[in-house]
Amino acid sequence: MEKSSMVRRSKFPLRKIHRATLSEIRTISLESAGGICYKNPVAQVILRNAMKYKSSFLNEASARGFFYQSTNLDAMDEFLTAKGRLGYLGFDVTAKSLHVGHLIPIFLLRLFQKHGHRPILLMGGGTTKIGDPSFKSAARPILTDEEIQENLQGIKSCLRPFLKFGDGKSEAALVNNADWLDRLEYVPFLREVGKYFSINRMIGFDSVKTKLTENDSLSFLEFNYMILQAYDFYRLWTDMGCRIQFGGQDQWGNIVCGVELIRKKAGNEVFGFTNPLLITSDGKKMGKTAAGAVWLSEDLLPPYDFWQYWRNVNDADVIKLLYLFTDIELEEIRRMESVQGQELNDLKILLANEVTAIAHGRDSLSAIHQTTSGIFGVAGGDPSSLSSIPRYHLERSKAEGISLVDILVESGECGSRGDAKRLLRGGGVQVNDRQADENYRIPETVVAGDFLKLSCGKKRHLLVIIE
RNA sequence: GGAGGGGUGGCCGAGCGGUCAAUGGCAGCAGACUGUAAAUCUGCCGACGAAAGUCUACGUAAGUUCAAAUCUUACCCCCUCCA
Repeated sequence: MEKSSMVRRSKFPLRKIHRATLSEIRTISLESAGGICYKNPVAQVILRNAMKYKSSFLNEASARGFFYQSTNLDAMDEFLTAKGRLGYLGFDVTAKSLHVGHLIPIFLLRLFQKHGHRPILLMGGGTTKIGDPSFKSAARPILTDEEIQENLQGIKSCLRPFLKFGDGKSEAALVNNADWLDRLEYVPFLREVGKYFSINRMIGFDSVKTKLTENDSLSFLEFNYMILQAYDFYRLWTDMGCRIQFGGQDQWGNIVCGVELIRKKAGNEVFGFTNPLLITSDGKKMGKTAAGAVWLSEDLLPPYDFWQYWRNVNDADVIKLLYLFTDIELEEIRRMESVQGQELNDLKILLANEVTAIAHGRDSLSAIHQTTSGIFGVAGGDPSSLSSIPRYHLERSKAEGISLVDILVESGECGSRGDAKRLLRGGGVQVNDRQADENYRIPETVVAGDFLKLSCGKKRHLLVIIE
């Protein structure tokens, strides 16, 4: 099945699809998305080499793997040959930080800016009150205004390292759709905008269809999300002259709605551009780990852990991620593609360094490197270099006779005493790189100022400081 | 409003009076092997307890029973069909 779709694709070049006129817009199924962009080497080549555009932005965006599908590609390409174009991307404000899953569109906008265009970041202060139902199995919880405000601030600060904000021609702008959505009046809105939407068409969108066929409920509230997102595009076009909307491939239906609304209502052509969803080579959504999402905010995830996330990506993903999330030149990455086996570790370090430098500043790297070599380098490395791992302070007087179980629980490394005991019994705990058991007691010889390196498995570490 | 189906541990999904802290799968944790990768294999995977064991859990609340996730009743929520 994989194979046949591969053949079919190559006979039916992607360009054809993208060249389709608006009325012929068609979605590519979700399964084939992974195929086209990552798993299928033939398609990968098509994406990287076969596409040559007039605009430098599209050339680089597609070469790096940001391009999934678009409306009228030729016209958009032509449009982008001039500098200073506006393109927007909407964010839900359901959490107070963005995570690694948001990085594709963020880096896409970064590229947009690099090529002299102006990214607009649309905060969904209004639409978050509704919740995007696309492909989601459960309805979003409805947030209060205060929560939304708080999230909005958090997201803003997440974005700052990636883009240059300001009023210049290619400087990013930030807008909030609550500014217009909150003021909408129902009947006038229905008359001016609602009449352009066909329910027949809307229920045909994959995003809606999956909800309907899987017997999930789709409330009228959620159903309207699409219409409001389309209206956002309309507003940004009339108010600012924005003619491109970016988004993940799951946003395709919503984006097309906006493109169509503007065409029907104003007779003008605007463009939609989607990026592929980021799937790791083992088929998981990027950015989800045991501990939860890989947050961009330093408050939720220390730069050290952020770095480690990239350091530990799958072999098969390294090159792809270098293209997407670093500023390293295309040619240079192309030369790295042949690297195999253990040497990939060097590329992972390069990847981790570059992404972390962008997200947290290059200054953050030296402490991370010190800690890393302290933990993973020569055994018995100087623990004072372990500046980036969590600390647990223990008074000398209490140190006597305290069990590891207590330390593990109190420091938060383990969720319960049982959890800590299981870990110990499984041989997963080391003190100063030596396996410890349940009977371990802190040696009587320790004095204030000493420290112990407590490890849970190979990757979770805690510095116990005696005071 | 009527008829039917359903709500089980992070998720999926068995169980349908005692042998159920609840089969199985996924996810997760640890160990082995490695390269801080993947794959594979092994162990663990509610809380407390050194252990025996105790407690808390199968939508909520009452009840029947020596005994309930399993039966009864009421309520809440979800889905389907009809009006």
